[in-house]
Amino acid sequence: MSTRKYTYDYPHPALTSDCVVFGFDEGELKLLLLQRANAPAKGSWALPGGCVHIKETTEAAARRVLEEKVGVGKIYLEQLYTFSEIDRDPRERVISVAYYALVKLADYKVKAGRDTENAEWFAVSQVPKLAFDHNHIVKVAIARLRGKVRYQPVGFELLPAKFTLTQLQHLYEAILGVELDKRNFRKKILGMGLLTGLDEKEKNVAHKAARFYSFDKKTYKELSAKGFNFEL
Amino acid sequence: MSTRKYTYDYPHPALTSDCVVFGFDEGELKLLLLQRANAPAKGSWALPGGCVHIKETTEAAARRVLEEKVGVGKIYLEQLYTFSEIDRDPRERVISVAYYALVKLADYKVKAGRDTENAEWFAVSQVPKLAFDHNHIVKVAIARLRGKVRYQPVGFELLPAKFTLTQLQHLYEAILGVELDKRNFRKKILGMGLLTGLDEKEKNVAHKAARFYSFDKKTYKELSAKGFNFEL
DNA sequence: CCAAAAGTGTTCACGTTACACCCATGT
DNA sequence: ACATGGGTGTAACGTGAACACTTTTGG
Repeated sequence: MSTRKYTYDYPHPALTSDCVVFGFDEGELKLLLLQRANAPAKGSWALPGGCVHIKETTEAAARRVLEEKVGVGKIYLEQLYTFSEIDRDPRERVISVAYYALVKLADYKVKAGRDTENAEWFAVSQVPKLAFDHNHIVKVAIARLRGKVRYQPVGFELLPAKFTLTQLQHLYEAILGVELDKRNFRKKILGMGLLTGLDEKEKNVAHKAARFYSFDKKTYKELSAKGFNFEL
Repeated sequence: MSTRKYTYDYPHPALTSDCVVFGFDEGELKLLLLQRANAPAKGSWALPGGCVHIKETTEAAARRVLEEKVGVGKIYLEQLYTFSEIDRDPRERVISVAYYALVKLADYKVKAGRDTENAEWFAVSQVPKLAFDHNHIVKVAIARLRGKVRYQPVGFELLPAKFTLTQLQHLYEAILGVELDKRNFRKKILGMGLLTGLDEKEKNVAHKAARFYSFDKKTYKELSAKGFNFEL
């Protein structure tokens, strides 16, 4: 046990980190689920998660879990919320500090599921019944992502380094659940000056090849230091 | 100890709830601090907080702490962030699920400090050096409140049930740290149709008496169910 | 009558929205 | 040649910003 001193000598709840891992593929927002190999809820789908070690921050635990179970490292990760309902885990009192991650799905498509647990990407509209309170966590994560994406340039974390404006627009449409006007979208996003047009185009498409762009993170940091606010 | 079964048989970090309690008074945004009566950091100012009991959610713990130490009940409370840096408490590993509270300061002014600990309201611009990582928590809370106040009608939680438009404007100015135009502010806030003008005015003021208004929560809920979004 | 804050409209600039056609490429 | 998505500009509209004077009240 940990050393118990001073005022904190009473039973502590267990602590875990669970992750909602978002990806974007085929015009759909997806998230990564694992099929549980052990009791409880053996066989049902659940969020990747694991216990927080005694010498580890909750974020470090989340990153470790993602590397161990999913094989993704160095990704965008942000704390979502801490879930502490008494009966959220049937075994004992377990509090979960949930994170959400944004991954460039194309990069990780192959690696997922390397562990003993079965891994699969589900469209957010087709998430099955999950173990514990994980459906609730997913709901909170989606709501958060919806809010975030409108005033922070996090969408780019879900796309490859080089992307077309149509891909970007579809991403926003999938997350926000609305249709956007092509010309207005381009005007606005290009007007911010955060995208660098590349001298490279799509290949092997049965229509006019679209230009690739990349997100200019450096410029964004400079601008936001000067009070610039990304929006929609 | 709690029953340890299945996979979670390892030392658990201790868990506390800390609260950043905001109030508004004399045109300033304030927060409530307690002077610690015990080691560690005895004598220094800190956020109200305490341990999460084994049969209690973190939010329930926060509410309990606020009632016990500050004597405030039934207030606006929202989870802020979970702080889990390894060395944030010198005693042992303690993870804190922080909340922020908004109180109608006028109602609680007298009660604060009823416990053995010394309690005081500090203007956010004059917060002293606090115990543990509490200065950091306060920073995060202020940033969150700034963001929240612009697109959710939480400002009303800081004002009495009846308030003048000037009070409301000063509140926004204090939180956002900007000056607002009186006419534009009134136009916008009244245009939302969320304020009910009362047949009551200020008394004993050495100038034209201002009309009181109240926030119409019911209408707000109806409108936001229909897709209305409060903004600025 | 003076000081102090309440209350009230209009104009102008800018940003948002709505909208349709031609172009490049692979089959 | 045709199907598919890429790429582009303008006009109407509405929202946000700037701005000054009269009114009420207590001292």
